[in-house]
Amino acid sequence: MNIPTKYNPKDVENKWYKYWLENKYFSSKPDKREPYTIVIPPPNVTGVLHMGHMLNNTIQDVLIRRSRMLGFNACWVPGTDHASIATEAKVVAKLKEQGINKEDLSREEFLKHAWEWTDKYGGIILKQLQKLGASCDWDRTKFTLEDNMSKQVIKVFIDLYNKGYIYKGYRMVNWDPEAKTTLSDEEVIFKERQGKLYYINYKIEGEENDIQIATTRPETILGDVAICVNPNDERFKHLKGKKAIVPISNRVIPIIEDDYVDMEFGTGSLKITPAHDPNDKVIGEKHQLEVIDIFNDDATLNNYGLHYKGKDRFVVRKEIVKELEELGVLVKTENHIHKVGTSERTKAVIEPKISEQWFLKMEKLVEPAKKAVLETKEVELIPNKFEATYKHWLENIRDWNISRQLFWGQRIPAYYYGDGQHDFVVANNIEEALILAKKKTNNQNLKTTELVQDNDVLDTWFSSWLWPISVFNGINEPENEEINYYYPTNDLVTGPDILFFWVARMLFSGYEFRNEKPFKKVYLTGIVRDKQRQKMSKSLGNSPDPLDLIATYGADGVRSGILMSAAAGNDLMFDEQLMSQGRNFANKIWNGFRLIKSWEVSDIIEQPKTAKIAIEWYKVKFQSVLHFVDEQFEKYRLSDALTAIYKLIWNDFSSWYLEMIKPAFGQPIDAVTYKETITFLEDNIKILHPFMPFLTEEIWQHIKTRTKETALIISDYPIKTTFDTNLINDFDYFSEVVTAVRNIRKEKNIAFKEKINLFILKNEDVTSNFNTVISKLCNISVFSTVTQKVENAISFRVKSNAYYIPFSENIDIEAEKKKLEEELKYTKGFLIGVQKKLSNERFVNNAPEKVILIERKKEADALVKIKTLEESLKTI
RNA sequence: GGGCGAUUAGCUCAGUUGGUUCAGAGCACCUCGUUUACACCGAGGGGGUCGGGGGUUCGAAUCCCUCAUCGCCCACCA
Repeated sequence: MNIPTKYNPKDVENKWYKYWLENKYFSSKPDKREPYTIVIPPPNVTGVLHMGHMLNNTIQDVLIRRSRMLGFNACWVPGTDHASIATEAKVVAKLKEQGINKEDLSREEFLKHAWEWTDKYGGIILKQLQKLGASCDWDRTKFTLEDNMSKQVIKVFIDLYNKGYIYKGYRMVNWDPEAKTTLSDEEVIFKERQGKLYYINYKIEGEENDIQIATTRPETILGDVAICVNPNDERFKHLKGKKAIVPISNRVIPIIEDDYVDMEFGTGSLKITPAHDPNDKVIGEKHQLEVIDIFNDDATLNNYGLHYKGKDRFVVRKEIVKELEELGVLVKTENHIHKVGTSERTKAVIEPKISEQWFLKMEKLVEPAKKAVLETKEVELIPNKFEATYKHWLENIRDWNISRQLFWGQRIPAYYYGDGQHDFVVANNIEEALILAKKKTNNQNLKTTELVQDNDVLDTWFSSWLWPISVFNGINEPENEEINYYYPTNDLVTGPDILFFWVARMLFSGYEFRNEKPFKKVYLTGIVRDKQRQKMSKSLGNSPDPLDLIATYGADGVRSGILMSAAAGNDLMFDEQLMSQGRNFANKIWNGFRLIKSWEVSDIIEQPKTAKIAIEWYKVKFQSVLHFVDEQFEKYRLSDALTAIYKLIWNDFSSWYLEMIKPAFGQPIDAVTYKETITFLEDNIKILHPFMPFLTEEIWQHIKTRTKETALIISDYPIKTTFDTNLINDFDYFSEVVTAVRNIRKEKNIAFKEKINLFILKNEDVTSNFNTVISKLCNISVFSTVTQKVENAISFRVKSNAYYIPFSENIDIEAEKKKLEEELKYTKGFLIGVQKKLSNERFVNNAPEKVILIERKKEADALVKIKTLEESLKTI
């Protein structure tokens, strides 16, 4: 047999992935079986694999592979997201490098570049997932901007518009001056920044005294339209009805009163700039103030900026402070920490801006989604600690701004006629729009050339919120076989950072368009962090390249390494050591397999007792772990499941079982034991396969005759049976004896090769099932029972039984005595503790029977042990 | 500012209804080891007043209160 001593993943992984693909094991079609479905959280089409994806997709693959083996029709739908703002930003940057400005391109020209970019880099990430072993049904790969998907998005838009859920409105929105588009509230990340609070004096018309205001944004004074004070503020009573003069622009603005103003903060008087602050806008509307927008789309100042026109807002802030200082109206400057909204994608500081946008009313959409998670629990969040956040968000949700001033995305299907701004119809295409417009205007002469489509595209999430439905074409054909079979899907695996962006919205759309949840369970993974607890990200440069890791440790090593410490919802501290642990584990299994394969099998020799008991025990042990693993999967505790399998294979199977049945060097193994051992090996790699698919399929290759129908990937998962736990307890006793003997060998420097004798003095009855195994593993020539203490022997105790190893050479009597005395002292102390408890009346009266019995047993055991120890000491 | 969660061995984390196996696992560490699958290994070992303080209870890592530290989510205080 020519099997290398080290498992070499490189040789193996490509081979098996190709084999799986060729045999279509990943593909799924509706059939009589029960489906098990996962839709992938579609990664950004031009993205590359990072550690978060690794974790996420490994979990999905484990769930899918296990379900496949359990007999479900497993379907994992892959795909990518067009990620409008992120991708568009990348394309814009790329074009800029080539000296092309987006502004100089028409929509069509820009989209041509964007598609070229997408075709070139798109889907790289999916290829990377294949390296990881992801068993997606690749024939189903979808892209959120492909025609059929877009068609469904538009259909949904029209539907919601006709239902009255979508409206166009002037609102204060989050403006990203870099991407020059609006963002939804969820795309704004508030960051704490050290800023300054500027105290500025405004002159009051016809008065000597000034009024002082405090602001963090002095550049916006050019857009001031009022000064506001609290009506209850005595300090400003005399200013009622007066007017103030804005420094620099010298505009005259009213002093108004509103109890919104906090008398305690700053100076107690507030300047009102409705165009650039959401609160000011509210006050402005209430008091019917004019709106002065001082910014261009890129956040440079416009005509209202006077001599600052064309300069950036942050430049102006510095310069205007200087000018105010020179004018002598800047009273003081204080440091001030405040939160600044930034763009999730471009990181630019968000500018609140009033503009006309499309909105989706959330009120009604939210209800079934709220109920499903919080009341009926038909959708479960795992871990459920996220329910509280979910609830809070839903209860405070505002209408969703769904329009984006971008090209890369589904263009809003609104067609304007008339003045091209106010009157519009919403339709699938321009032809349908024309029909509607004719009807609406009563003008049969209207032509398509007179219709102008809205320039905005839809928020990316407005397409991905349909994902679990649209990948099965469920919007276009709501009754098709696929959607009816696969929907609702089973598990969704994703990060908590997109709980609102995506998960909640899929619930909205699921109930709205299918009247049914999109998935049953949501497994929220943690965030992958480095050892300094920083989030791993490309921008920080602290993320290793997953493909490098796979090359170094093998896909199986990386998969199991990353899962080893990944409890649901808990952040994961990435440590490359885990990867090497995974690789070592693969190698351990490999060598166990090598050992078994190296044996010559004999039909003639009889099965030794040691092997017989080892087999009985391992069957039970395996079952107990199988049950445990099942329970862990039910609770989505994948890392506990994997750890249990790890320990089973490494400790129980390799260190104990194989050692117990191993024939003497050069000797053959009996056929019965061999056959059982192969079965155990098969079962081991079956339960391991979802975690380490490549290695296990490779080993399977060597122990099974392979046909298309008998690949490990589609084999049956081991079946649970009842089992006798007594044998496990017996084993624990046995292993304690073995460990004790090994200990003594080590202490006394007795080489393993040197045979020894072992005598047991029984104080309580224990199993003798494992006696032959003890002899084998401890290299014992005589193992028998005695009725009294053995002289000239080293002793140890397991439970209350004493064991003796006669030692021909000089025994260190003093050391032996000391050891016994220490053990005695400890046991006596233990006894006192137990007796104290038992003599406490309140304990005896209150504690349950079971607990008292346990304590009594402890007492009895300790008494016997003390007696044994004392006798040994007497005769020493 | 509001809410949620965490704090257990050097590190990463389990610990379900308070009571057996409750003080655990893996890794790391230390000692020994060329026994014949594997040094990506084997055998053995040390290591924690369960964040601090208080309380409830016969009994608390577990329940309650409080303080501290950290993390996350949400929120328009200029």
